[in-house]
Amino acid sequence: MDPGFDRSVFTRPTLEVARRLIGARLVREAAGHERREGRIVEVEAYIGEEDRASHARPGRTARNAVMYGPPGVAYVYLVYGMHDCLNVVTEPAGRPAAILIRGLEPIVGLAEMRRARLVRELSRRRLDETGRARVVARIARLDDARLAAGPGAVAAAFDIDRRATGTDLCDPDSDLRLEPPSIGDRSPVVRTTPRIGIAFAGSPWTTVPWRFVDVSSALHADPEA
DNA sequence: GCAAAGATTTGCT
DNA sequence: GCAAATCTTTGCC
Repeated sequence: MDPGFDRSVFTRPTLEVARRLIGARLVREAAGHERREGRIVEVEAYIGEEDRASHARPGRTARNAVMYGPPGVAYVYLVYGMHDCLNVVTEPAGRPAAILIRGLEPIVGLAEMRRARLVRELSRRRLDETGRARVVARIARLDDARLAAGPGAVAAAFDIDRRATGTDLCDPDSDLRLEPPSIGDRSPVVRTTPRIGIAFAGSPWTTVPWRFVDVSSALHADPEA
């Protein structure tokens, strides 16, 4: 049996948890699918109702309720009407906070990830034969390292959607879960930056360095990372 | 009840 | 480098 992720970690301050998640593994074992495993290389923290970039900013609602619950649980939302995004709830119950998983380095089940990306892309859009062929070609060409680059791509590659909200990511029996880094994994080189796509939030939320990146990963080999 | 905007990705200008 | 695709959630009338 796999070890599972120590739940007590998630009650720690969210910024500390975010740093510790870099290098951890996300594991997917869905019935009828090849096992998928990725190394977390990019995350963002969203902390409290005071964080104007967080989904908790309006206070407790039907959508964000799970952020107020126990830590170590999945919160998955739909953004821009099309992309699902996976978060891990943090902080003790009652205080709404979560960490958005923005990027994975694919480790196991790359063919399954590529297939999942293709299936989701084809089902999401109405395409004629030419458009369909174009999508098939694009997904086939996609670099292995980019199969789970970006929060929408993480969810697509791992077959995650809003139904996964509430999943206990610390349970070793969960078909979607977190695991600590494997023995022999390289140590991540963590750099912080401001968060992405939250210009609407205003000061100081647009500039707080709450994005955590492993700059030694292939995903972030580019200077832009 | 309706209007507006969003924790993104892709493709084309 | 910009805009489209797409639909849920929230805020206001």
